[in-house]
Amino acid sequence: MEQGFGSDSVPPAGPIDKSKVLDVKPLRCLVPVFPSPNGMASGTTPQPSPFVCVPPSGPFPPGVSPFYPFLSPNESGRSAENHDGLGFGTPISPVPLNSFRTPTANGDTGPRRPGRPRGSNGLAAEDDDSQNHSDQFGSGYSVHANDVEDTSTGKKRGRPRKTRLSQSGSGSGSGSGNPATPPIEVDIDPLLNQLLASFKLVEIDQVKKADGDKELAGRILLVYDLFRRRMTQIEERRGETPGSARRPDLKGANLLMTRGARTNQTKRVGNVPGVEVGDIFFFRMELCLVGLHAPSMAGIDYMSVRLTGDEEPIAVSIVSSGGYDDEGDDGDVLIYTGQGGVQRRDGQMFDQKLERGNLALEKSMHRGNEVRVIRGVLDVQNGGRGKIYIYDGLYRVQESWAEKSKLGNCSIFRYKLIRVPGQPEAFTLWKSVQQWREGTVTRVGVILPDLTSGAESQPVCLVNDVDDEKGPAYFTYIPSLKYSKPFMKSNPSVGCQCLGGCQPGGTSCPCIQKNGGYLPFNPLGVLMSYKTLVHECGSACSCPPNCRNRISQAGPKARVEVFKTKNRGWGLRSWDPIRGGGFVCEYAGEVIEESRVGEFGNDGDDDYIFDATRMYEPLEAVRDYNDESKKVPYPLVISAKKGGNVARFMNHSCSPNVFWQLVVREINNETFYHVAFFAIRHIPPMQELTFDYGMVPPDKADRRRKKCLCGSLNCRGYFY
DNA sequence: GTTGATTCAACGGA
DNA sequence: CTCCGTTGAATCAA
Repeated sequence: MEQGFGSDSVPPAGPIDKSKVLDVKPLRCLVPVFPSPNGMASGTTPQPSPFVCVPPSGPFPPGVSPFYPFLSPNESGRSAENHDGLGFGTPISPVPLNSFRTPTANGDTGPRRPGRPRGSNGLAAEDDDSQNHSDQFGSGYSVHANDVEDTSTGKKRGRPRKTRLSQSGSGSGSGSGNPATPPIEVDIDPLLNQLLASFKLVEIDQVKKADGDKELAGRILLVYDLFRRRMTQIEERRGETPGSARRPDLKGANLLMTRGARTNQTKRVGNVPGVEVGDIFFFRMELCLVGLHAPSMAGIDYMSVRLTGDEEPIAVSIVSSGGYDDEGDDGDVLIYTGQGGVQRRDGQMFDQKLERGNLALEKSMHRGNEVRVIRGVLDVQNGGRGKIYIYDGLYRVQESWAEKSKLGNCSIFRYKLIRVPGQPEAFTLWKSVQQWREGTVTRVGVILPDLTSGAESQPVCLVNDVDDEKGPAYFTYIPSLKYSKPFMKSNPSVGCQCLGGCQPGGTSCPCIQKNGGYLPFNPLGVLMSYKTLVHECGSACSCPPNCRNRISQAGPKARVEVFKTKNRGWGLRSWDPIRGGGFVCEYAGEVIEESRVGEFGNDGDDDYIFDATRMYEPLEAVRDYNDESKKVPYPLVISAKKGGNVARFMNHSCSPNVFWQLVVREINNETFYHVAFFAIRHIPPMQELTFDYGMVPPDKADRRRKKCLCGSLNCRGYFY
């Protein structure tokens, strides 16, 4: 098998003798074992290194026992909140939702999702709104947002709201290339209901709504992101948008908020429970949902406080994102411009007034209270369109003054804010990454500038700023999955003719049809929703390599690096921020035939196994609720011990930030399955990337296992 | 309670 | 690629 990797192999000699540098005991998710009197390490061979690979397969200490939260009905209800920060421990109804309506106008036969018996959608009938939707033709979403709960009366009113995406009735608008697109009416309410129910966000009690925690904030942000992505995908499929902008970001957040799926609603000075310094956001509404910054557009958030009888406003948070001419490149200092002074309509300018946010900042300066600062930066991966918001922690207003604006010569207020010392790095880290990329500063601990030897389109740094270890054990870098033989011959299937790349709304594109009528990815490479199987374009397709339906075959999009962790061997992290659903990499390696799985996974000494047959809860939690096909675990087992890509360095965590998705591609009429990793949530730069290695079935629980060091509150205690 | 004004969005299109 | 116009939603203040 080794020969198969020859062409890609790292040469044993070079400027650096990698065969020596890399010839170190592999340390992937290892247990640090120190000499101990209680004999915990008695079964292991003594090693000169303090770190050795120990499968703690022996008898467990008292109190530690294996548990399978999603297999044991007795246990499953004990405390859903305890499982993991994202509620993946929550059992999910396997019943998917039929949220589609049959085309209502013209009676034409538009694109339909294959494999779906029409007319037998008993599921939709379970929904009380399955009737009387014919009047909902209009422009875009029809939101019937009725009250969720009137807190004063405590009773609910009205029927459940209906929210639809419906194509406008403009029959003339057939300018795009899909004239046959029928009216698509999608009721997204069931989708939202399902999401809210799955993540236990249906009835958030008033206490939690007022003051949250990390676990709740994480669930809310996750549901928002999943819902928003799905709405975007549905929106896209509608084809042309007759009105102009649709705003799934606003609509989605509004729906969550009116249903009470929000937290930290009470304004406060200082940090907000559940949001950590360095956390990133991609929409202003995300800041609202978790109570970090309440206004949907305004830059200054403030509240009234009573000070010796008088009530006065003080600022609690500000967003600095380029709307005004701020100066904040110094890192820990920010010169912030007051609000107002420009007429948004016509751009006319006038003097700013000492009122609202400006007055609040002034008062905050005198009072000396902490002010949260969110810094917005342009999303370079998105071509400068869109912004990323970084929570940069607490600042204090040091001084303020008025000056004349460059444009219009109007009076504006300025506030100098100083960052409170002792907080984790956030915005300055972004600046450091930028300098690494430019090469203007040298990083400490760099062992190799590119461990892939050019095999990937971007270099992958190997760094150790923790100890003296010079690198992981020798392996061959291969960027993709190697099959010794194809898993199956498929019937020749048609490729697409999308010369410019597959585009949403292209009803004639067979690749879109294979994916249930939707393109699975957005232009940024974001997986719009988890699916049992994603069909990417293959060799029979006419689309170019940068087609948006070829995401996982294009290699990592973010610039990742392999680094030495403090206590878990080598790990993987990214210089770039990765948004929720964003593609990370595929799992490269050697496909292990089923008959040989045992020798690798069970008795063998292979720490680099990926096993799709294990049980993975996160996949259920983020799955596509419209995907009605049965989830059939594909028996794909991969070893990356001898050869692999960056994915082999991803550690296990019981609260992971990455999940995997099965992807299929057809090359020369042969079917190949791949495993692609995507971000569960937004991941700030330099945060370790982890996924859940999965649970082995109880009958195979005698596999060797390792003590888990993920450190999450919901840690299972071990992994395989 | 309602309404209007204010506001460092987020798009798509030109 | 930058500019421009359109459509927005939370909150506050009246």
